[in-house]
Amino acid sequence: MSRKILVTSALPYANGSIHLGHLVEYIQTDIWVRFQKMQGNTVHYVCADDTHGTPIMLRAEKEGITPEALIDNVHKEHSADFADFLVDFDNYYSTNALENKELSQSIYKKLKAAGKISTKTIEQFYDPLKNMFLPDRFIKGECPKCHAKDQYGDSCEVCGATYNPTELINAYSAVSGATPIRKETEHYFFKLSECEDFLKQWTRQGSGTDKATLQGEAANKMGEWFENGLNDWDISRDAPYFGFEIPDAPGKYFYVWLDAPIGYMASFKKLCEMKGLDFDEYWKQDSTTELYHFIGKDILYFHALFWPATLEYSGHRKPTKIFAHGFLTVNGEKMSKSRGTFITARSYLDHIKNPEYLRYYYAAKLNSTMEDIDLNLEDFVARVNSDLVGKYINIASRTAGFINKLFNGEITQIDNSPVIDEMRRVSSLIAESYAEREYGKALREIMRLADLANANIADAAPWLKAKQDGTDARTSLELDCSAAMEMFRLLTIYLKPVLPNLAANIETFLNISPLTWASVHTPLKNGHRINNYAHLITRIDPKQIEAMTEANKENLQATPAVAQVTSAPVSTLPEVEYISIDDFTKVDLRIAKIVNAEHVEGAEKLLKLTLDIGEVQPRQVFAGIKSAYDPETLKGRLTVMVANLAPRKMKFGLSDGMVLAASDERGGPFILSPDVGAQPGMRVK
RNA sequence: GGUGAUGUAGCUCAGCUGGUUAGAGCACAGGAUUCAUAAUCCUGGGGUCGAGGGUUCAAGUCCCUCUUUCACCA
Repeated sequence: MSRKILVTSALPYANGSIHLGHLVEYIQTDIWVRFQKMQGNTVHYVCADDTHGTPIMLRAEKEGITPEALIDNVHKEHSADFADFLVDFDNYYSTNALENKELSQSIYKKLKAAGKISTKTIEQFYDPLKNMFLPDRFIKGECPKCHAKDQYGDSCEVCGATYNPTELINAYSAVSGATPIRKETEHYFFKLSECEDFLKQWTRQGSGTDKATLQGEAANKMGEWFENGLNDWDISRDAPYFGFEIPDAPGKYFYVWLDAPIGYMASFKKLCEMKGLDFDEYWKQDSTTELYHFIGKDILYFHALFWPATLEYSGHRKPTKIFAHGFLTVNGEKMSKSRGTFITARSYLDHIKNPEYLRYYYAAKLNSTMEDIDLNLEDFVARVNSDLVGKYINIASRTAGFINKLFNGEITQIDNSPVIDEMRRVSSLIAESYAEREYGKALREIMRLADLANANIADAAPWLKAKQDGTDARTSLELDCSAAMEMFRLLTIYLKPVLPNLAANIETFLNISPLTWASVHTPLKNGHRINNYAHLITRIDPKQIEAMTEANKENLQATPAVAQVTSAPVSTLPEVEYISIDDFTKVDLRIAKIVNAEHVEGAEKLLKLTLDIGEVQPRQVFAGIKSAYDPETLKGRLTVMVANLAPRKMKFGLSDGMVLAASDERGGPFILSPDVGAQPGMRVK
């Protein structure tokens, strides 16, 4: 029976770009959703921008636009980022939507009717110039412990001390610079203290079984909070505030964290309108559908306490489970702007292009715990290149040619391959790992299978059979390669949740309809015709990583560095003799692929290069770069050559062109590299 | 400071309720192979499992102390 499942990822705040840290969660969720859909379950995956609060309001003001315009821009940016990372929401909405306003207000009214709302007069910091109350983050001053200047109101970034804003020395408003004053105001509270019994029960529900609402570690964390006792939750903020006004409370707005999770419902409500689904079936008290929230461990508090309590006392169903994950570190450390490891989604796409590499790497690292995961950039390159290109894609790459060339692209169905049997046998094991969010475990198993496939091919040695005569060898070759295709197909099923685009390309190559999990049992049949094999993915060049981190390095000395450059006197350059554009175009510069590089016997400085610039015959060029380059490292690289230099006969042979390289007394020679995307034969102009 | 998690080969990680000489991938070394984008296959070196103490016939696995890193403290 098909399950009905509603899945959410946490709502990203509409105050900044999506970065690689955010993507851990969206990729984790998307893989799970795609997996569940492949299982034949009915799954709805919704999310939205979290758009309310003081930071949004102030930023919009700073940019001279309305908050609505700001969140609209950000929504477009976020949507594009997610789409490009193949995060396939069924609806990506905004918390600043009519549905959310109505739901927030109606839930509030129900909480009030249930007696869970109270009011209390509290004292808060107030900016007398801006005429607004200030969140702690917007109060700065001197740290009371170490006396570092300009620290935030909650903690010191220098010594790590935590304190109250009242303890700051010479506090000032980060908004206007004014000295904040203390001012009384009435706030609305959700009486969380009265929800303790319910929450204790809910957070421990099914504890230790596969029905547990929370992971074990998360439940422990809850226990800690219960020990401290639950305080009532302040859910109101005073105008001016960008958000929803509280019914019958003029000038009072819902705190952003009240309407944010309700945004899950609102996004789904919109989806229901679009698709004709039954909203209440998913949210009513006794719903039999499943509801899962993927979140970061930092917002467990909101999702495991406030949110279920809010749902409970407003007459809704509670989440089936909360899935919390850890944070991302890059190269073992917190993401850092100065190290260039604070990488935005867009920057990754600009440099690495292929989102599926990151999806694969994250999947390889993800498990069901709240442990942090590390993006080690060297490991990332090694792992993706080796696992995806070297192992997995290689299976098709090394065998498809035979089928196309020798057998007209036709497959023979394989019924008696131990390797294929093994691959089918572990299907449920892999499925279980995906379902439990043990993606690392799933991928380890899948790569084990890929190893089996390659060993199997090595054992069969089809390239030997291709050279033999006779029908026996031919038949055997056909079976070997068909088996390899079936193995490749099975691996593609298993990897599809992680690599949806690649899987779609492979479906086209194999000429089959979209794979589901059930496709495990429908092998390629006799006479099935596959298409010609074309390269499916390329390796990552470590240089792309380098370029990416360089581009993300926030140069802390940016201003002086720029000043130095601009102040460098141009007159120190030698008197130039200008050439016309026509003179320049006489030089035919081409992107060249170094297909071969080797030492030249008897030559002290030269390497012999074979360069592909898209011509029928590759060029032979001698280059004086032996002192700086090992020929092995040059092979496969792209560089730039002068293609129309008159051929010159040298002692060691004809040199048909010239490779460009830079050098002076500071070092060299350094050959040139084009940016990613350049192809052999492209003209440089 | 308190609490929760974490520390296993150069790198990234597996090691279930304690049970044979601690595993994998990558990297490295040697060999094989040339179908494949130098990819693949075989073999090998490499770890006092953060440190110390304890329980046990037996501990990476349980307990205590210390320590590393991360997070949370509303």
